[in-house]
Amino acid sequence: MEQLTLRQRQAKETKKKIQETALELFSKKGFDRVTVDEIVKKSGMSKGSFYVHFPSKYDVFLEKFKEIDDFYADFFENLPISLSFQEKILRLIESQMIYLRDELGKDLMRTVYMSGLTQTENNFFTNTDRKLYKIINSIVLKAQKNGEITNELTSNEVTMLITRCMRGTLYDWQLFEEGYDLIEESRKFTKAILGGIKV
Amino acid sequence: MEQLTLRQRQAKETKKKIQETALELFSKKGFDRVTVDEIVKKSGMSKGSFYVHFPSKYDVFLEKFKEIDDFYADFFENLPISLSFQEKILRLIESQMIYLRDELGKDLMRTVYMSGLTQTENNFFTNTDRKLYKIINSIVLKAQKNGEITNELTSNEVTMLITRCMRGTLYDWQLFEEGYDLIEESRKFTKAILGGIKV
DNA sequence: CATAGTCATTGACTATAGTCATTATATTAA
DNA sequence: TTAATATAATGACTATAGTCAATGACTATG
Repeated sequence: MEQLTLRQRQAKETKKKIQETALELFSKKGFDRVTVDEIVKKSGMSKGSFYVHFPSKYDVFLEKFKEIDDFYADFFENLPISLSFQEKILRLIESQMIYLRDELGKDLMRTVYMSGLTQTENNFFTNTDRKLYKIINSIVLKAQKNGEITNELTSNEVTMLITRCMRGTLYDWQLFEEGYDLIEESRKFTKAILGGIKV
Repeated sequence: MEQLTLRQRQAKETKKKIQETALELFSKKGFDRVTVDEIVKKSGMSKGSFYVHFPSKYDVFLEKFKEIDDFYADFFENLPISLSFQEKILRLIESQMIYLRDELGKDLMRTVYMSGLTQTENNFFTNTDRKLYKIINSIVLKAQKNGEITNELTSNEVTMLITRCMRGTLYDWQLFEEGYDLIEESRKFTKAILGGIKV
């Protein structure tokens, strides 16, 4: 991230313009009702340009999903160290779900879950480096040392179960149109899982 | 299903021919590498015909998925009534996963999960009438009467948690390319959930 | 400051899922 | 048997995501 040349600044500007226009249209009409042609026309750019900056229509949306890492970082910094394992996980999951529901939205999450089924490489889930995974793993490790949860599973296995529990809850959010309370459902599911990994 | 007229028999034949050709091509080349044009050309039918018999390319595949109901019926009939709740659920999930892995295959399951995100109506998941849901619900109800599992959740809630657990496991199967042992992962996840809903 | 090279940009083009008005064929009624 | 009706089949057409060879504006070098 040195000094950018004029060209690089222009390219960055182009990308930004495309993304802003796209996100605006997505939120107004819904992802599926917006075409790439519409995006490039409205943003005054060309289709070729679109695909130089974004590998697919999904990716414009997905890029916004990356912001969630800031949320995680923020959450972890403000997490009281003294809480029990169960309390930490429940808080993490609850605030994450609220964030997903209110900040990112269902439509974006659908594309995230679609891309998980489509692009087998480079989707956000498989990248176990992502902040969420690290945070949960560190909480799990500490809880195992304290003897709060079972040692029959490795910390990675436990972390995987917890994140899988989130994915299941979020997938079902897409599945069941109405009467699905994301926060409530995630709490129920998480509690069940936590009950099963206690010592 | 009375006596079929000639026309109806012909139509049925057309549909069958299209589906057989499609399934053969899917299994040879993979769902994404087969085009509808290719299917109709090889089966000697027309594109219009394809869409008369199947609402979308997914649905050819999805129709095969319905066979799973026979598997469930079969399983339930042969389930010893004397087993514990935990044992019943573990057996159900294990044999289901083996069936999905070996009989239906990963590629078909991917389209099932895709269609769950795409078509919000009439996908197999939301139809809680499906046999799986009924079977689990009846097992849960009995276990709640016996006092084997908690009464803090309704039988519908418990059933939902258990099926969600399956969906989470199957979604992750798509997500993590290699080194993901579907049977083993489903057992771990199920055990954790079951541990959490015990009395 | 001229010139070669780089790389962002372009839009016509391709690939493919899905549509629909038309045609062909079987069924029913007379 | 013939005419009217119903429905299965057709394939040219549309919509839209994604490609790629050509263009020319910027950059680095002498």
